Parts: sequence; C-alpha cells; structure tokens
Amino acid sequence: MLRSHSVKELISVPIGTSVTLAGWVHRRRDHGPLIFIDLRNRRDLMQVVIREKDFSASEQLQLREAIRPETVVQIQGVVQARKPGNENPDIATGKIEVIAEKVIIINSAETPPFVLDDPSVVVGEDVRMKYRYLDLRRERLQKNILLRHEVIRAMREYLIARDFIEIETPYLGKSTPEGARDYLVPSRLHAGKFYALPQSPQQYKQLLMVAGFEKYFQIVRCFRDEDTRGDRQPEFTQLDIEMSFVEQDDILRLIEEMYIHLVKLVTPEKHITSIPFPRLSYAEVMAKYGTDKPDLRKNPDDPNELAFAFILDFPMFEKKEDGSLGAVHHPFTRPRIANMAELKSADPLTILADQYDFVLNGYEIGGGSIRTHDPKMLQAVFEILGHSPEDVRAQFGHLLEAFRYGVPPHGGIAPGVDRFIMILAHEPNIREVMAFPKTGDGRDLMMNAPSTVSEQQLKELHLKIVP
RNA sequence: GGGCGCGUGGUGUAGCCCGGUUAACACGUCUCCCUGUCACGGAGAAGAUCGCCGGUUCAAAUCCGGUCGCGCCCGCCA
Repeated sequence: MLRSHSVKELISVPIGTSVTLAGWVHRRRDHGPLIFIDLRNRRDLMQVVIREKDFSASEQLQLREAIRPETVVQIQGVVQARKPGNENPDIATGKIEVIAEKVIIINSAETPPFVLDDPSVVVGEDVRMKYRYLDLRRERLQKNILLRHEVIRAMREYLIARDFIEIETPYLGKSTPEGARDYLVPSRLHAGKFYALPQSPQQYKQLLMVAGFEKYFQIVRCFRDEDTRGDRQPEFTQLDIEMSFVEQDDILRLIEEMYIHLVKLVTPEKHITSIPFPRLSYAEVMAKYGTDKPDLRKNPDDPNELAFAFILDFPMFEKKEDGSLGAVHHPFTRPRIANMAELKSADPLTILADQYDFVLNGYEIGGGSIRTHDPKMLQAVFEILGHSPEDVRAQFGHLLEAFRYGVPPHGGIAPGVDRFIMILAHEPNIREVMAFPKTGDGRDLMMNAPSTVSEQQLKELHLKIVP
C-alpha cells in the first residue's frame, strides 16, 4: 500500500514536516516556473507547489505533460505555511501548502467527458449515468452519498442503542400476487419455478416476531417492477422495523423521536415545522388537501424546513378498478373492529385500519400498521379480499400456521431511506442520493443492464425466449 | 398503455417563431508566454455533415412528416 496522508490530517501536522500525499489533480494552475496543483483526496483539497527550479529539465517536461485534471499522483514534499496574502480563506487547508520535492505520476487520466470541478454545470442524465463513477467524484454526489452514510449510520446506532436487533432476511423469496409486480428469478434446480425479489420483507419480519425477537430492524433493499418516477426506482432502500407488544402510538413515538434525533445530528441547519409531528386522519387530509401526503411546510421556498406528519385512520379496504375489493395497505393490517362478527357484517368500505403513513414535505416517506395476529381474523380478511381457502393456504399458509404457535401482538413501519435523504439533500430526484441508480426506464447505462444472456444460461434455467 | 418537453463541437447553451454569408457564446482540450495563483492571467489553434430518414423550397439547424434517443408527468406503485 502506498503510504499517504489524507489532505485533512495535514492541517494538524507541524510546519516543516515531510509528508507523502496521494490523490487526484483537481485543478492545476501553470505559471511557468511555478505550477500549483489542487490535490484532492477524500473530498478535501491541498495546494501543492511545484517549483520548476527543483526539477531537472527533463523532469519539468514530463511533469508539464503528465499533470492534467484527474491524474493520480503521489507527492513527496514539505508542509509549509503560506505567506500572508497568499492564504486562501475559502478552503480548510488554505493556510498551508505542500512544496513538492518528488512527484510520482501513478496513473494518467483522459480528459473527462464533462467538467468535474464546477458544480454549476448541469450535464445530461444519460452522460452522467454512463460515466457514473466520474459523476460520483463531483462535489454534489460526494456530499449526498456522505449524507446518506451519516443518516444510515445514525439510524442503525439509534435503534441498536434501544435494543433493536438487526436481522437479514432473504432476497430470494416467494412471489405474491398482490401489490406491485415482482422481479422474478428463475430457478436452475427447479425447472419452471421462480424466486421473487422482495417488495418488502413484510412476512419475514412478522415471522421474526413469532420467533420472539420482539424488536427487529433491517436496512434493506426492496424491489418493485413498476415504472419509475423522480421518487421511485426499481430498487430502493427502506428502514424496516417490526416490534412486538406494541400499539400504534408506540411506533409513532419511536419514529418521531428517531427522526428528530436524526435531523438534529445529521443536518442541524434544518428546522422541523411542528413538534410533536401532526397526526391527521386520512379523511381529514383528503378533505382538506385532496391528497394523503400533504405538504405542511409554512414556507415551501425554505430549503431547510421539514414538515413531518403522520396520517392515520386509513380505510382497510378499497374498491379496485374491476369492482373487487383490495387492501389499501396490505392484508396483514389489523382492521379496527370489535370482533369477528362485526368484520363479517359491516360494509367493508367503512372499516378503518390501524395503519399509518409517515409524510414529509409532500412525500410519503414511510408506512406501517399494527398487524392482525389472530389467525381466524386474518383468514377472514383474506376471504373478504376474495381469496379462496385453498388460495390462502397456498399463498399464506405458512404465516397462518406460524400464528397458531403463540404469536405476540405486533406491528411495524418501513420508512424509505432514499426519499428521506433526497429531501434532506434538497434534491429533486432520488437518483441523486443513490450511488448507482437506474434510468427512467430501469436501465443501468454504465453496466449496460439489463442485457441478453447466453443460450447456455437460458438452457440451465429451463427458459426459452419467445420473440 | 397515454400525455408533455428536449436532441446543435468533449460539456452546457444561443440561433429555430420570421428559411438566405464562414453556425455564435461559455467551459473544456492543444501550443506558446508568465515566480504566488487558487474559477490564475495573456496570445493563438483545433474541434459540429445542427440525432437519423424523408418531404417542401432556388436554398433547411430553422418549415412539414416519420423515426430513434433522453427527461418529466398520468396510469401503475399491497
């Protein structure tokens, strides 16, 4: 490994120290006998001074030729205080500089297809996506990805400190007919059968409650094969939470406290419009705002305002296009009814559910519910939704069976990570807070995915492409 | 599945309405000059069959039709 200091740590090194510094040439300013390099590593810049007289004529030629933006270099030199008047108050390292004694060109760089050092330049989406690794070098994405790291770290630490257990659930699971389209994975060992990538780990996390873990979380990737939007990608990350022996208020309080903490810790410049977060009923917001994700900011032009809210009392069922009944959220949500008789006799469309959405600045950033833990009641809900008993057994039999072995009352929530960070970063699109997002039509222009596969692969998977 | 918008040197744009010189500007790139710059500066140069195909016309980046690409939105997203 190349021994190298980070730019930042040189701030605290005594003047006169010999140092080795490796990184990228961010900018060069060639004055002839004097060349200045802004050397970049870990998002910080250090001015390196190359004095022509310190190098031989042939070295000078070579250096001038090689030192271009994005060249990877290693500098051996001495930290020096800048003379008064030569200081740059705009950068953290502006009081010092490194006088180069030796310059090693580690790797040259072609001219990037777009400028990396000017955040004001707006580059076309397709060019950015094709060269995502270069776009990620730019300040905007460096900042956003770092913010993402801080948010996820803070979420993890917050929950672990409160006795939550982080548990991974499978990505290769079972397709369920309801909800969004599944991404399917063909099975090699079982001809004609498919795994499905999870739209959410919903059933697994409920089974973890049956397993007695009581407080679970996971920062988990979810997949939905639907058309994208500015705030929707084929794969996205959610903070999946499930708890036993809780009611709605316990979950909402946890989320409220956690998000107040996250904002204070990670983006202290932001301010939250209302604490406690407003709790509004679905009927109320639909009547007042015409949407179930109202933007409650007082000044929508303020980039630092965060207006959180919880939307409660959703209907349990809704009429679908074809006239049949569907679950507004999902069938595992607990209907708010007194007993089984009421569930069976009431007009389903009048039944509310113990279900809540988490809203921020006009975006839905999460949703959850208290689950039905009575297997008979769950069975009844499935029946209202039009599932035959055989169908229920085939699709959800494992869950109903598990519930016969002592299931605690439980509930949870799943805040979306990408959207929350998008709003914190004040970005218009979740692509800006994901390292390697997909295009609007679900492609990866850098890796060129999706792609065709070999005949051999298809054969192993028992698949035939029908033109 | 549908609607709207945009395609002009490497990047970002102007020009298009109202057709007519050598397609303009900024950044970048290249060469030369410069000992204190930090968005360095100065002098010069290269780089575009105006997404593609066709039509109208004496003449098309510009008007018309088609097509491809990209973006946003509606549907969809338990």
